[in-house]
Amino acid sequence: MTPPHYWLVKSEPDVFSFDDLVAARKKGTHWDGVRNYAARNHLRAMKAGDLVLFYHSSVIPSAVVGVAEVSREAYPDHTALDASHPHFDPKSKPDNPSWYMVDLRAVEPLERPVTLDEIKKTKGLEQMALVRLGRLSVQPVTKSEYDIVRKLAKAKRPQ
DNA sequence: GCCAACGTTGGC
DNA sequence: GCCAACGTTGGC
Repeated sequence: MTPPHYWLVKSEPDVFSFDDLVAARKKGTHWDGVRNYAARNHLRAMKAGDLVLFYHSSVIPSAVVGVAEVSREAYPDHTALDASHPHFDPKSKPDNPSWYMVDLRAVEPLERPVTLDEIKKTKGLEQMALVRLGRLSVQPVTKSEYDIVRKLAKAKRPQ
């Protein structure tokens, strides 16, 4: 594996927005609650220092709004082990956890949000998991896709 | 709020 | 191990 790798995570800004991550700047946050195996596998593949596109879902317009970095690599998601927690999963055991989380820290907001609509229309981004596998909440992003999104954010809004 | 896509569960 | 039913995500 040749660092850094690039990723994208989704969050509903009503629940946890990029601004919330910025507000927690020093400390960052536990990216907990992921309960999907494909997403879990991506979490476990993250390395400290990997860059993460932060995407706001379920808002209009949904868009990539910022960049975060992995500040701590995957470790067991304790909310899955806590029976009183809404994310509790009885199948996850302390000695063999099913679910993992990483810590994320804000790096910088994008110059402007890059919307899903724009991503769909941009050459080179057609293969993004965001477009092809709509529901995946943690996804790998290629360097070229990452670079294109950063470039879009620096360019003027289309039309 | 609707509904398509798709992951998960459970009956067989 | 198949597949129908069900639940959830997330765009619109």
